This record gives sequence, structure tokens and C-alpha cells, in this order.
Amino acid sequence: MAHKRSSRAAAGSGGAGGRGAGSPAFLLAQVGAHAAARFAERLGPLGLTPAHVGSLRIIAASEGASQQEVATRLGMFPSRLVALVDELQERGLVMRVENARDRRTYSLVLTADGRELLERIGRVAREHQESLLTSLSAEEREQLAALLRRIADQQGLQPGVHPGFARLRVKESAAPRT
Amino acid sequence: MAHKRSSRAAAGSGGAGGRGAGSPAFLLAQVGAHAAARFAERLGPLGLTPAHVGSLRIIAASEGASQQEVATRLGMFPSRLVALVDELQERGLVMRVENARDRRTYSLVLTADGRELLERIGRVAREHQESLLTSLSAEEREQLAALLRRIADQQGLQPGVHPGFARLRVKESAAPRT
DNA sequence: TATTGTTATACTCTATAACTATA
DNA sequence: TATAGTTATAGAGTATAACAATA
Repeated sequence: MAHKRSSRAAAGSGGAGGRGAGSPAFLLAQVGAHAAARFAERLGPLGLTPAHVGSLRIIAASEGASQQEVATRLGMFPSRLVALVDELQERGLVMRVENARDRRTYSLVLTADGRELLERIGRVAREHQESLLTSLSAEEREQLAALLRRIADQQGLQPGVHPGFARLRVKESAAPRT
Repeated sequence: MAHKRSSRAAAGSGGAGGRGAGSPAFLLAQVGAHAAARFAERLGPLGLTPAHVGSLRIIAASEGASQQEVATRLGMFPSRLVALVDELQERGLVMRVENARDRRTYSLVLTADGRELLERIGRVAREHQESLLTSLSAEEREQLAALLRRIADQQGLQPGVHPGFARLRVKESAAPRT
């Protein structure tokens, strides 16, 4: 049903070559955005956003870290993390533990519910992946992951940190100079 | 320099398996967002956004289409396309040609400058791709593209249409039910 | 009455900048 | 004085709804 006879042939400029709408770079952005959107959809019923999940994962991976540290790792502004942690705390997923040595800081810790939810998120993520990569065999999935890891490493991306967490602003810049 | 000894090993839950921060699905979203952000950066000096470029490409690929048609293909609201076309028109890249048969509609056409700029964008896109995929050989790039095309086709993605054009809203949804 | 293009309004989201309390 | 966390403000961006012209 989804196959309209190699649907991605025309549109754009060249053919299957290396540029335009069919280029690996564009496909990467396109499929990646699709993957992110679908995952966000699956998170909806849990009342979570991708940013929530990213925060939970970082907090779980670095127990006791301060908000500044977590914000830095996620590449987001501290003021933004405050709101996220507020929400996670209200729902009993995360605790702000007072730090005796420096009473300005809090140590962020997951609650039991938080850890439980994280496991549930893991199941949702696996369902999502299965649905997304259903057209690829196990070997092909590993092949894809290997290629992507190479790119991610070379580009200096941090594991577990989605660039969308830090909303990079694209300056409108000055004159067009067409 | 970028290699901190297989940097993406820890963080998240499992190892290199299939889930968490190192899963193909997450990598796809992560690398895809990175690719999109970098491309947007390169577009900055041209005074363009990815949405501008997407519109230009669709208009070029379907000369004379109405705004409704273009908006539908891009998956965006007509009211949003109006603003984009306004800007493209102001800069002499696109023309709204009156339609004799139906005077409610305009046929969107690229100007000579528009076509020229589109070629320039093509060069920028190739530079971007080269910089993004510098760690992959030519065969590996084609391999990657082939895998992504399979996913895109199976998922019903339209060639040349980035999901980000249609800002899908993720409802906060009702109760968490943690 | 329905549809195209347009304009106007409201809303969401986020960066930035103050502010406080501790150091 | 500098820093962690917080709060408040403002600005960008976009969906939604209303509107005018034409079919």
C-alpha cells in the first residue's frame, strides 16, 4: 500500500544521486524528524514530552547531579530545566535533595516511581523502534545504527542528548544578497 | 580529536544493544535533528529558513500550482504558506501569476532569480552533506541512503517534505496515570 | 453555498534578564 | 564578588478563527 512504485524518484532536482530531496543528508533529517515526532506521540498518553524523558534519562545516568550540571549536559538553559524538574517533582518522579555542603544546590534523584516510569518508557521506545524499523532486518538495523554512530561520534554529538533539547535559534541574519 | 574512546558506550541504560540512547531509533532522531540544524545554519547567510527552501523546491517541482496545492503538499496550513510566499515574492524569487480561469487562485512560479538561488542552495546542500558525512565512504553513504529510503517509503513519507514543515502538536494529553 | 487567499487573534514556547539566597 | 536556583518579562513562531472575493 505504501509503495507507489518507488515513490521517491521524481520531486526535487536530480534522480537518486546524492543531492536534493533524495540525498542521504536530507533523508536523515526527514526520517529523523519523523522518528522524533512518532516517539513524541507515543509519549503523549504518558503525559510526557521528549524533553521530560531526556531529563529523566540524564538524571538517572548521573544520580545526585545538580540542576546546573544536568542542564549543561542537556545543552539547555537552567531556567528551562527548572520548569521541567518542577513538573517531574510534582508527579513524584524526581526529588530535589538538599545538599549539606552547598545549600544553594540540590541533588536530583529519581524516586521509585521515576525508575519504574523509566522502564515503562523503555518499553514504549522499543515498540516505537519496532514500528519504525519494521522494514529492516535485524542485521540492517545494526548496520544502520553503526553508520549513525560513526556520524554522531565524528560530529561530536553527546550520547542521549537530542539537539532539540537546546532550541538552537537560526538567526535571520542580515541582507539576502540574492 | 572527536573520539573519546568510543564515546557512546555508557549513558542511558543498556549497552550497544537496541534500546535507549544508543538505539537506531534514537540515533536517527538525534543525528537527523543535528543534520537539520546544521543545514539551517548554512541557510542563515542566505536569509532563508528550511521552510523557505522546502517551499521553493515544491514550487519548482510543480510549476504553476496554487497556494492550496503547495500548502497541502508541504503539509502546512495555507495561512502559513501565505507569509512564506510573501517573503519569497518580496525578494523576487517567486511570482503570483493571476489565473484567468479561476480568479481566486494564483499560480506560483519561480523567477529567474529564484531558479538561480535554488541552484545555489543545491551547492550549499552538497557542502553540508560533505561536512556531515565526511566519516563515511561513498559506498557507505549510498548504503545509508538506501536504508533510509526503505524506512521513508514504508512510513509513507513524501519525498522532499520534511515533517518539521507541519508543526505537529503533541497534545499534553490527560492524566499521567503513573 | 463552498472555496481561495488573506488577515487578525490567541496561544504556546523559550530565551533573556532580574532577583534571592547562599557561598 | 560570584554562583545556584528561581521568577518574571518579552519576544518569536504558529494554529485557529474570522473575513473578502470569487466561484
